[in-house]
Formats: sequence, structure tokens, C-alpha cells
Amino acid sequence: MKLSTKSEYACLALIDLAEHYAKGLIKSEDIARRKKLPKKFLDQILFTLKNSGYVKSKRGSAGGYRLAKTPSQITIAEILRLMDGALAPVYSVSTYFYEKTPIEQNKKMLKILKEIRDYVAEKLEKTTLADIVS
Amino acid sequence: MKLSTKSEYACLALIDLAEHYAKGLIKSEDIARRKKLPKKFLDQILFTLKNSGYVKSKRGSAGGYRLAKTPSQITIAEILRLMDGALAPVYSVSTYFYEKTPIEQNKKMLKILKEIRDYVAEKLEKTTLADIVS
DNA sequence: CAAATATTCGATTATTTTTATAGTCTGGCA
DNA sequence: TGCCAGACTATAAAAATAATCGAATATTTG
Repeated sequence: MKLSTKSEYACLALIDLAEHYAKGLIKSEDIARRKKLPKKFLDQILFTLKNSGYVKSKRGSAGGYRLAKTPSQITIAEILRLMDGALAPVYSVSTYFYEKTPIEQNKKMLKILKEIRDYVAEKLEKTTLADIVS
Repeated sequence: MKLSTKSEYACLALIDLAEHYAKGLIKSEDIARRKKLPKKFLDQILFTLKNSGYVKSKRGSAGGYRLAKTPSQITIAEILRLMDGALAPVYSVSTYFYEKTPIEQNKKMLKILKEIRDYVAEKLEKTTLADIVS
């Protein structure tokens, strides 16, 4: 579970939207400036977040983005799974992205990796945007 | 901390050497066959392991590889760090591979990631080859 | 010594993933 | 109508990952 730049950006963007949750629509340009993210790349990420129902948007000169749910309804786990796939250290211990991998040959090693995946999944599933807004 | 194929192969190779620890020199071909690894890629991995002092080798028709230490002296953590780098989910919470990353902007998120890195590091640092031989 | 065998080690290639940019289109507001 | 901001697709640059090749060298055995 190494976070890609993309998932770091996605988290920061959602955090920004959570921080300005009361203000209505936020322009991607403002998010990019505040969080120091490349604007066009951010647009692409927001597009993905929109398609998956985490944010809503409005076009036009008074347009922008806002969260589609309250900050406490969005967990970090779902965002990372959307952007990076499995939280697990190997696919063979992933609950949602299971796939065979060579290490499956060793049951004891697999058990340890599974414990790691469970710790990470549980921790990130109970952490919501509301918990990390600054 | 998503394991690369390479680090899975490295673990399996070392496990194989640990399983045959008493038998002296083991040919890479035998490891490749037993653990179903691509021979040439495995050779490259064994070469890295040798340069870092985890295995010793001997050439020639009666050559092969053996562990340079006892199975209980080799931790999974060091092997993964050698092959993949940081165990941490982001470099900005890595102890041995620290580097700035965007998520550092949010202290609460960073704290959670740090807890994950600590759990993973502690767990893998106390797991040795001796613990996982089958 | 010669043949066979196994590691050495750099080079190279292939593939995938990651990161990012470009550009056109479309809807909304003044 | 004309600008503004998101919508969406395409594509490309860069980096990481995965794997292969092949000649060189060392060692054992016949």
C-alpha cells in the first residue's frame, strides 16, 4: 500500500473541499493554489471523484466543486481504493482486489501480510474526512 | 508498501534457502523450479542479495547459494527494504527513506500514515526467515 | 588438461504504471 | 453574445518494474 501521487492529491483535494464545506462551490483552481497541486491533473482527479459520486460539480463562471456527502461520510479507505486499488501489501491478501501472487506459496508469510492488510484497512475505513480536516 | 514481484521472489528464494539450510549449497535452478520463479530474474535477485550480504555463493559445477546468516538473523523488513525501499505508505513518514510529499500538508493524515508505517515496520522487523519456513 | 556446469554482471529490452499536458466541447451566467 | 469553468478524451513523457541475453569467469569432475 504505497500511495501514488494521485491518491495524495485526491486526499488533499477532498480535504480542501471539506475545509470549505460550508462555502458552497469551490473552483478547482482555488484548490490547486491552496494545496499546491497541478491544476490539470487535479481536474482529472476531480473528474474521477465525480464519476464515483464523491463530489458534485457545476459548470459556468459561478461553477466549481463540492462534496457529494458530508465529510464524515467519506472514508480515506474508499478514496485510496478508488485511486490506487488494493490497500493490501499484495493482491493475494486483498479482500476487494484478490488475485493470485507467488507469495501465496508460503502460508505463514501470507498470514503476516493478511494481518497488515487488516490493520491498514480497519484504520483507514474508520478515518473520515471529518477526522482529518485541519 | 505494495510488494513488487521482485521482493516476493526474493522472500521465496530466501525461504527456500532457509528450508534447505542444512544441505549446504543450493543451485538457483533448484530454487527456481521449486518456487516457480523465472531463473534469470532469480539470478539477478540472488546477485543483489549476495552483494548485500544475505547469501553467499560458490561457482562451478558443485556451486550454488546458501544463507550468509542463520534464518533467525534475517528479518523480512530488511529484505523488503533492500528490494522495494521504504515500508511506509508515503516517503514522508519513512524513517530510512524520508522525502517530502504533498500529504505532509495535513498533519492529522500524516499521523495516521505514521501509525501505519510503525505497525508494519515493527511487525516485519520482528519476523525472521526462521518464523516463516514451512 | 578438457568438458561441463554454475555463478557473475552489465547491457538491453519490454511492459506497465505513473504523472502530466493539450485541446476541444459544453453548459451557465452576466 | 461572450466569457468562464468544468467535461471529457486523447496522448505523451517519464519512471518503475519485470524479464531476458550473453559473454566471462570460476570450479569440479573425468
